Amino acid sequence: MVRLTVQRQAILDLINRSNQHWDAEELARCLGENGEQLGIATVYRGLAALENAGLIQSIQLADKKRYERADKGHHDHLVCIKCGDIEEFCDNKIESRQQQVAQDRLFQMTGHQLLIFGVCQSCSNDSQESKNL
Amino acid sequence: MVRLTVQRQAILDLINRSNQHWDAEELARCLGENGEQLGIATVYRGLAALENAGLIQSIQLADKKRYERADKGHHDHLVCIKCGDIEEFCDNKIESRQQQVAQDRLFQMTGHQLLIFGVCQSCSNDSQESKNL
DNA sequence: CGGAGAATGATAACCATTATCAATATCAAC
DNA sequence: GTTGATATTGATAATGGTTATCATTCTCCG
Ligand SMILES: [Mn+2]
Ligand SMILES: [Mn+2]
Ligand SMILES: [Zn+2]
Ligand SMILES: [Zn+2]
Repeated sequence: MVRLTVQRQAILDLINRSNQHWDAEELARCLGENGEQLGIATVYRGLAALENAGLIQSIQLADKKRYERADKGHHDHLVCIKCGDIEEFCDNKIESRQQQVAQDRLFQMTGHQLLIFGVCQSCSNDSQESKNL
Repeated sequence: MVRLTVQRQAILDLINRSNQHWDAEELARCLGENGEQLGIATVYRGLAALENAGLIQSIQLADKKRYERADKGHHDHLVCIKCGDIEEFCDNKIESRQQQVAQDRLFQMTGHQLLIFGVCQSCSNDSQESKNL
């Protein structure tokens, strides 16, 4: 059981009341702007503790870890290589095929992460416009 | 077109003649032990250049990037959380569902990475044995 | 040959994250 | 409420993978 200190509660509340994928820095900055200033180390530790407890979840991007609400349940992500935007999806066929792949190899799956990279709709509209100048 | 210098050729040869997922450090060390000593910055730059040219491919793990032969074509990975071992697989159903997911969202997919985490067969055997002491 | 441009290598810088450690906070038992 | 064991905080140092810098060297082409 996590000790829900005021600091951790502040982190959890902010994440729960938003729909973003936060990194530690952004979270610390946003909390600071709202009068809840906490040390960056505390943010990192709090995030780890909350994730351990299953109260939040995370995705590991190339450069940093990003945290989001856990109440949405598991899903995977589309990451725009132009603007960094992150969209979500969950495909049951993909999920079950993964189970199958692991089972076939006697591999005890504990988790997975699927990232789809590309250009989001709004970014591909933008580049279409600039072509038509 | 990549300039295939002796340093880059050495990197490429080592990767092509093995079946591992190398990180930059391992590669530099192994090359050094075989009389092909090159600066670590050169290794990083060489790997990036070779990957750009499509001569090698990589996977981004949480802590570091790992490189492997490109002639195996695209595939995804099972990563053992006990021993770090990396197994490979390719599932056409998963691949095509990904295309579909992206298409449905008007997301122009350029690539993806699927990592399945868990305990490999040999590690789960090991922990079974230790239970039977 | 001569010179523009690219690559190399030693090393500094970067940046996300973790470790350290003294100061506080928390909680249970008295 | 006081006390003490234990956990958390926060400032800051350290870590580790990777990139930037820059002087030197290589390569290619005219
Ligand atoms: Mn998400
Ligand atoms: Mn592979
Ligand atoms: Zn975008
Ligand atoms: Zn293993």
